[in-house]
Amino acid sequence: MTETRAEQKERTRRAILDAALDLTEETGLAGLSLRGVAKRVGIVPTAFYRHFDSIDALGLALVEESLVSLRAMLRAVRQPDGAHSPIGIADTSVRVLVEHVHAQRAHFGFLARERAAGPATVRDAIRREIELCELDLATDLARLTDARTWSALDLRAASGLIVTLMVTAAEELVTARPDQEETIAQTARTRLRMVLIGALNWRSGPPVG
Amino acid sequence: MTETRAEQKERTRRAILDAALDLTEETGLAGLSLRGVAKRVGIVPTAFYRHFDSIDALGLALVEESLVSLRAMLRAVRQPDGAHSPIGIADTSVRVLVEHVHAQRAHFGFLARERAAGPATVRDAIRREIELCELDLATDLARLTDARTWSALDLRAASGLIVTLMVTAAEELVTARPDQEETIAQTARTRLRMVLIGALNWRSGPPVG
DNA sequence: AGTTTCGGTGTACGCATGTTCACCGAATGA
DNA sequence: TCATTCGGTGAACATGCGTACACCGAAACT
Repeated sequence: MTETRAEQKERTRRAILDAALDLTEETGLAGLSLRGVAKRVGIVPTAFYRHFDSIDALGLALVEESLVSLRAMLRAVRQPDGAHSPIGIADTSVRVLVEHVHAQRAHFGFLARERAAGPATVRDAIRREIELCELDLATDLARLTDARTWSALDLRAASGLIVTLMVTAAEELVTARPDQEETIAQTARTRLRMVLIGALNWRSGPPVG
Repeated sequence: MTETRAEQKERTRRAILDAALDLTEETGLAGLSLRGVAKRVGIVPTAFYRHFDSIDALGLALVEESLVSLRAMLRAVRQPDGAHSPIGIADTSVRVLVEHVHAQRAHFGFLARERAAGPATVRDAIRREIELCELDLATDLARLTDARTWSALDLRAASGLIVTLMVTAAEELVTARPDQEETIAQTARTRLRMVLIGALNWRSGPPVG
């Protein structure tokens, strides 16, 4: 015997999750059908219940493992690694983003779709996670800026701007063909640099009005 | 008689479209059900066919009238009106955006959701419209910038950044409670100013590395 | 006044959905 | 070797779906 029963079971469970992620791409989480994933996996519909209690439980599992991928990326982005100039941090952040989205494309695609159009509870869970990221970034920025020219609202505006930029880059990456990845990364780097230049000159550069 | 038959018919048609926009908020366009719409409107399911050929025709109508609202807003944003400084243009652009999203909240909510998670054809139609907007903005920017320091890719990066910022503001507006509108508008203005400052100092300001 | 138009009704059909139940057969443990 | 566990099977259910059809009654037209 080359495969124990537990391994086989785990393989089927994984196949169900992958099939569901795949199908969700076209129908959304709400339109996911038990019979559809069963057919795709190659099992009879009822066999599904050997792995999940219900269709909702499947959805919950998808949300959870996608959020795990998201958190893993955020952790990696915040990992300091040598270069410490703003531009250096920006470039490595974009690189880490691209790598993670590439490696877990299905998860990030799922998050992008359900963030905007998923069931209310899912939508809120994803948005909460991203908002936490904005808050973290705002506190990071607070340490790097002058409190006399940076109000709390300014900090929130800047961190939200950067996070939005990153989320957009991720959405573009999951939508695009592989050969467009480099262009998207390049564009994201340029955007991030523009925003950083704007932030560094915030109320300290020449008048712009 | 206080209401002609044609008026009554138009009223029912409008009620169907409004009910559909409402229901779509929770289920997405793909999850829209004829019977659900009929129940909400207060007619029997089959009466629906006096107004639309099929459920798909309803979806098409929703997409079309939402895109009309989007184009109306874009036209209004590009309407020159007095103040011509970058900051002035930015502020009035945000104001126009807020007004239009407020007046057609259902349409912009629909566009935000279906852009990310709708059927492929709908998704593509909405994205094409937004990309056209980016291209227009890029040509506008081209006239305002120095070709020696601004490459074509830089122009695309900047216009995409601004459009993303506006789309995000619109998404926040349709999600938020009415009393949060002013805060969101304020934040959007700040973000737009930051980006403009970044753009104005692009490769002409002090070194930032 | 008589006829036509037409928005709304009620019934019916075929199909897909989530979930349940009793059952089978092979891997597992004693 | 025998008993048990358990992933997968097939039939059945109630429900919801989109759509077609014949029909009704009042507004609209002649």
